[in-house]
Amino acid sequence: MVRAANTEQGVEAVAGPSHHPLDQSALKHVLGYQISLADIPSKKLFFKFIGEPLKLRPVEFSLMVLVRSNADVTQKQLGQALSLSAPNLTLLLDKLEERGVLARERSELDRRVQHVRLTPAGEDITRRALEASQPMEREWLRFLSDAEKAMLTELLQKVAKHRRG
Amino acid sequence: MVRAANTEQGVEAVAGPSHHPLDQSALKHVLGYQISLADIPSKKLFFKFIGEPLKLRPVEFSLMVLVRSNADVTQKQLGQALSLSAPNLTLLLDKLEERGVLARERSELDRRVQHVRLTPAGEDITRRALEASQPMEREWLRFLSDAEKAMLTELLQKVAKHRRG
DNA sequence: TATTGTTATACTCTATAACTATA
DNA sequence: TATAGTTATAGAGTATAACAATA
Repeated sequence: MVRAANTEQGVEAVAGPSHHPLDQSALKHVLGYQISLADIPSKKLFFKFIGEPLKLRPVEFSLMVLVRSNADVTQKQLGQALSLSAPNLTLLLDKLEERGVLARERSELDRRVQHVRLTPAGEDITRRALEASQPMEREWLRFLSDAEKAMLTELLQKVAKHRRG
Repeated sequence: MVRAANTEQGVEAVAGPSHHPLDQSALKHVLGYQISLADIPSKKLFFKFIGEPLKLRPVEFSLMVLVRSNADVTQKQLGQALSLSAPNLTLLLDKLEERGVLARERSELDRRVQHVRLTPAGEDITRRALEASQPMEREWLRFLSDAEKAMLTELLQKVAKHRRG
C-alpha cells in the first residue's frame, strides 16, 4: 500500500514561506481542485525540459508525438484524442505547418479528410522532445517514489479513459 | 494494493467510437500529459455540478472557498495559494466584488494589504457550491473506487505540495 | 529600497457561427 | 443530408510593464 507521507500541516501549507499557511481543508477532497494544482508544477517541468528548449507548447508536444506514433492520423482523430475543437486544431496545425514540422495531405479515399504527418524537421524535434521527457519524468521522482508515480499515472489514465459525454 | 483494471487497448482507445483507436503509448508515462487529460473530464464535472448552476469558474470557486475558510486572508496569500499573478487576481476579485459576493478591506496594521472576505451573498453561494461538490465527488466513483479516489487525491496533494521554484 | 496591490495594454487562447468541399 | 475541415470574428484569459501607496 502506497501511503503519502504528508501531514495535515504539510498539505495545507500552500502559502509562501514567512506567511501564515492557508487552510484549504474544504477543498482537500475536491479531486478537480487537486488536479488543477498538480497541473501547475507539471507545466513548469514541461517548460523547463521541453517547452523552452524546443519552443513547444504542451498541446503542440502532444500533437507531434501522436502524429509520430500514428501514421495517416486524421485531424478528426487528433481533435478527439486531445479534446480540441476543429477550428482550434486547424489553427494549431497551421502554425506547426508554417513552422515546417508537419504537413497535411488529402486522403485519396475520402477527399474531405486530411492526413497529418511529420516532416523530417518535425521528426527531429519530436525525437528530441521525447528524449527530453526522460529527465523530465525523472524530476518527478524528487518528490514521488517510483511506485507512487506509476500509481498516479495509472489512476489518471483510468480517469482520462472514461471521459465521454 | 489498488490496481487499475484497464488494459493496454483500453488506455489507448481515446478516439471516438467507430474510429481506429490512436496509439498513445509514447505519452503513457508522461505524467503531465495524463494530468492534462484528466483535467478535461474534471472540468466537465465541475461545470455540470457547480459552474453552470452557480455561475462560477473553477478559479472563482477555489477563491471563494479559500476566502471562506480563511478569515482576513490577503490577496498575496490567495495569489500564492493558487499561483495567480497579482494583476490577474486583482481582475478576478474586481469581478467578484462587482457581483457582490466578496469585499476588500484595507488592513489597519499595514495599509498596503487588502483583506478579502465574503459578503452574505458570497457566503450563500459558497455554501451552495460546497454542497454541490458532494454529488460531484460521488460522480467520480462511477469510474474510480473509493480507495482509488482517496489514493489519487493523496498523490496529487503530494505533487501540489512540492510546487516551489 | 522593497512590498502590496492597481492600471494599462498587448497577446494568446478559445468558442461560435458561417462557410466550402466532399460524401 | 451529414461529415471533415476551414475561415472569420468576437470574447475571455494571461502576461508584462509601469505605476501608486505604504512600509
